[in-house]
Amino acid sequence: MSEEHHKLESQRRENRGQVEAAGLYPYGLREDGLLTSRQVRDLHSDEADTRAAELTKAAKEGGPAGEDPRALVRFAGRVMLLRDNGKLLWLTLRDHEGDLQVAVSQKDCAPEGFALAKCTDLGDVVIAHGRVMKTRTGEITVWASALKPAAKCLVPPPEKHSGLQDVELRYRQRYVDLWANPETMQAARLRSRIVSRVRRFMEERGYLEVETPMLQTLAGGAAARPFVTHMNALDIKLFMRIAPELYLKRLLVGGMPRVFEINRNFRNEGLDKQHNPEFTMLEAYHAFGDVETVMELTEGIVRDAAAFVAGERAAPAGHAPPAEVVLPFGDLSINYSRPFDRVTYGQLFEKAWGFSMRDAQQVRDALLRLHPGLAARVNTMDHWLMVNELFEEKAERLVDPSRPTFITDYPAAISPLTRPKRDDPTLADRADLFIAGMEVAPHYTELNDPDVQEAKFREQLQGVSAEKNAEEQTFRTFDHDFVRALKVGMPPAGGMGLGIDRLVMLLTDQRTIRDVLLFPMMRPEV
RNA sequence: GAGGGUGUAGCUCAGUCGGUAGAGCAGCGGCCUUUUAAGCCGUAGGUCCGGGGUUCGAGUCCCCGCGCCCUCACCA
Repeated sequence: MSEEHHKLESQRRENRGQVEAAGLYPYGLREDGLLTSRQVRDLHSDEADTRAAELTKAAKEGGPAGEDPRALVRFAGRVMLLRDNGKLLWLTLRDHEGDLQVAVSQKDCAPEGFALAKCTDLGDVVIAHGRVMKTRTGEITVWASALKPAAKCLVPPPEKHSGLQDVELRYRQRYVDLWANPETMQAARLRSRIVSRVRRFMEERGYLEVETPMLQTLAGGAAARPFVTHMNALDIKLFMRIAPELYLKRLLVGGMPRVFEINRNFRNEGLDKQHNPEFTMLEAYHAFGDVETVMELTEGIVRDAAAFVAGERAAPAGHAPPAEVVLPFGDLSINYSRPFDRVTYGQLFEKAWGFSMRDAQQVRDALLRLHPGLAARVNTMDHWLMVNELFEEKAERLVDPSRPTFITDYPAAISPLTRPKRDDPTLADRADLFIAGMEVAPHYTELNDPDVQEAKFREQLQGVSAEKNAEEQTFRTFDHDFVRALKVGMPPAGGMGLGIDRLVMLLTDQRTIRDVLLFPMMRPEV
């Protein structure tokens, strides 16, 4: 079974044989009562060290042997550094919280433990039992009375000073990156705690967390290309969901007043710094609310999460928390304490182009100047499509990236699934939150008139068949059950979707989505 | 999709004008009971991403391909 191994691996296999030869099982056994490196550090006491020294001295002079006052601990970690002085070995072990030194001396450690230390390789996981003390040079150290194997590392570890630098290897072998580069572990833990914090924020405001299908017979709720799969038992085509929206709304129909889901969506599209094919979204619906209700919700979530991260950073205890929460993102300093800016789509448009988005003639002329090639089509093109073209060209960029900003009052024509404003049906009750140029969260007053919804579905289908894309036709389907649900009656509601990955990027100053995902999508290895 | 960068030992990286493939760390053999990237002595380690070309000679120059990173575009 064993083929040829790399030389360095073979040597490690031989060392594993030596562990067995010492009568130990290289892959370890259950160990209760383990402390983390931080807990061990906290248990150290200078006073205990002093008393221990006095006891030793007294014992030498023939006095009674007292109980060692220093804490006795069990600690497990991966061997990061190993200094072999012959009869005394120094091991630097690392766990998820940090590094801790362990000393294994021939005199004080059980013989199997000393033998183990002698054949340990960098990267092995070991368990140390011992007293917490401080060395002459002031380093908190576990002076081992026993050392046990927990796992053999057969693979040569990364270079000990620089860690694992190769970006591709870091993503592909996250299991190495996590222990070789402590920042990676920190980032992963911070993400987890941010998500947990967001969850608690929602729950405290009466939102019920639910889980809705990820395998769907129709991939609705957003305009995106889905992943297609097949279910054997029923012999049907299934789609990975692109959004949970239509299911969450069904729950409002059923009478749930406030619901949210934090989970994965799948979109069969390109990869870049802001897009991974599977990504995590918080989607929330608030019955008897509207777009304003959920804008306030998002602002609260983002501010709370930012304050949490800022608090984590201002680690030194005793310092008063800063009056304002300001977090860096690249060159930007983003202030999350101030009320988020608001600007209407129309205002931004006018600021960018110098005329109203309702001025059909000027819109057409400007678009022609921008894209002369469109001359033939410009007379038949929808006015609002042209407006949006111009908007994306110049207006979006006018938003100050360092100020979280809601863009409100989008044209209804480009927001097909949103309820038009009561006082101006050409505008939609929709607002998008932008931070640092990233679209972080859209907000809507949800459509709940079944007849309008049905018409929109139909319109969308026609829009697709009008284009030549036959493939799209196969997954843009009319969701009859959703219309049926609306016929039963869905209360008016506000809904929003917050990109969790992007939120974490912003709060943790990571420029690429891959650095906030533990296992980003990668091309398969050859 | 276009442009730029990059690929050398297990890891991190040098490699000049085209002239025998290098360092540090890790490894291996020794010595060492207070080290801190431990130290000292000795030693081994290469498909220079792949293929083709130019040349007496290619890690280096040229062409094709592949992976990864960055920028832009597209898609949403």
